[in-house]
Amino acid sequence: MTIDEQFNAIKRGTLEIVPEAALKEKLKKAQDEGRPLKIKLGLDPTAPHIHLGLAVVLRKMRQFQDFGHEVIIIIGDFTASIGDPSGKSITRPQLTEEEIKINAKTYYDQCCMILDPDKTKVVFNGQWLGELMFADVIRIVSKITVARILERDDFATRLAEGRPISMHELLYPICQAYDSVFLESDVEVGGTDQKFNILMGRDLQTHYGQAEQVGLFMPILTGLDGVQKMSKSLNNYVGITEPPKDMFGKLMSISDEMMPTYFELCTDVPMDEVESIRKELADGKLHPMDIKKRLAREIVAIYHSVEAANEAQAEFERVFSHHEIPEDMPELKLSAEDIQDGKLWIIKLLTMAGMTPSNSEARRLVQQGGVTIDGEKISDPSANIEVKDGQVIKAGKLKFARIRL
RNA sequence: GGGGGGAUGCCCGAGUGGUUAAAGGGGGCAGACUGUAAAUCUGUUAGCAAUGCUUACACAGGUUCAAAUCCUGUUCCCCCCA
Repeated sequence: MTIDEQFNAIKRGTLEIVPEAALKEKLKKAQDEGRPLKIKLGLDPTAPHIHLGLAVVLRKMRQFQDFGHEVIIIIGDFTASIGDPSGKSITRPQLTEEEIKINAKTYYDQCCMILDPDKTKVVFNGQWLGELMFADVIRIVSKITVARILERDDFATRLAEGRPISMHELLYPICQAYDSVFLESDVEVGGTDQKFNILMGRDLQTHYGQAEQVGLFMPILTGLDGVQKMSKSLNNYVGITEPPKDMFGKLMSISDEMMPTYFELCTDVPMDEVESIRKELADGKLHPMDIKKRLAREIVAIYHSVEAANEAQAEFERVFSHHEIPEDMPELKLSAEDIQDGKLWIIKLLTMAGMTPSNSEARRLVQQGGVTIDGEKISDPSANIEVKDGQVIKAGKLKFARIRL
């Protein structure tokens, strides 16, 4: 592959490369000198389940690896004790050392589903940030002005709205920037929410006489709700370790408008094909549902297999298109003492099956007509159900359970 | 160091002694409609075998027949002056 071809492949899906010319030069220089570029990614070890949003960034890193470069993942164990204020309006809770270790391990395992483990180095920024003396910190911090830090939108907004900003939060971007200095990174990849931090790395590297890293910004993937960014806490995510069936189902629930974006950022479908899909969707030549199934299959195949993707689709069609019951579902084992005269209160049944978190919730669900047993609607919250082995309870659209005696 | 303002349910936010499990909005959930879409409409959104009971308006006490609402102390936050 020529440098231009590499560059264009890398450019796919990116929102911005700062600056583009520098990336091309670095790629060329690396090739000429036979020296891999250091591609840096900082991970905040708070949420140990990687979802498609983060996968967008990781997949970009993987591309660099395929071109022979080295990925360095920084587990921000030190910075996690600060809590990155990026896009957050509140200060994050602090993690214990133990939690960070466990999360980092989980992160690494999951990253390897996307990255090439042989070209991936994992480091903890506590290794160097934790070693700094206060005098060192002062020296680093003195290179950055308050005005420069306050340029950051998040800080500016909070300041203007009278919400609190702690001193240690102001130090966060500088810590991240110092990571780049310490590692002498060539490229830092991140979501657009990382823009300030990554550009700060460029600033600081200059102060240390280093070549500035290139900032490569990926869009923030919108979550399943179609509004907010994909995140675990908003429960609008697809985890890369989720079973094929769940992945498929979740992906089918995205809105039509998001499909092209998902194709671009989450699959390897060539861009000209994505473009033609976009066009044909707009012209009404393609049925959105068929394309969405294709999208779901493509993504499931990346994290599982083509066969698993096909099975997931078959299951989806069985349950939702033909309204049949799923092939397998959780089972609820009932013992003799749970049952009186062969009967069990519907509310108890739902809560025991873990389908509702409380009896009150179960009561509501029944009253709203969301519960069926073997296809028969139960709408009386005081109903006693004659339980039989193999009965299927359905609560809401998605939850099924089979009774076992 | 001085002065002022604030903390309400998942989130935002109204409420300044008694029909307040707490208006309104957002989000979630369910139902209708569908393509499990999206949009829209309707209902619902503390717990409890339940025409009632228990818990709940930062935390701990107090006043009162009655407190989110009044008083005292504590914690946290914001603004202004220095």
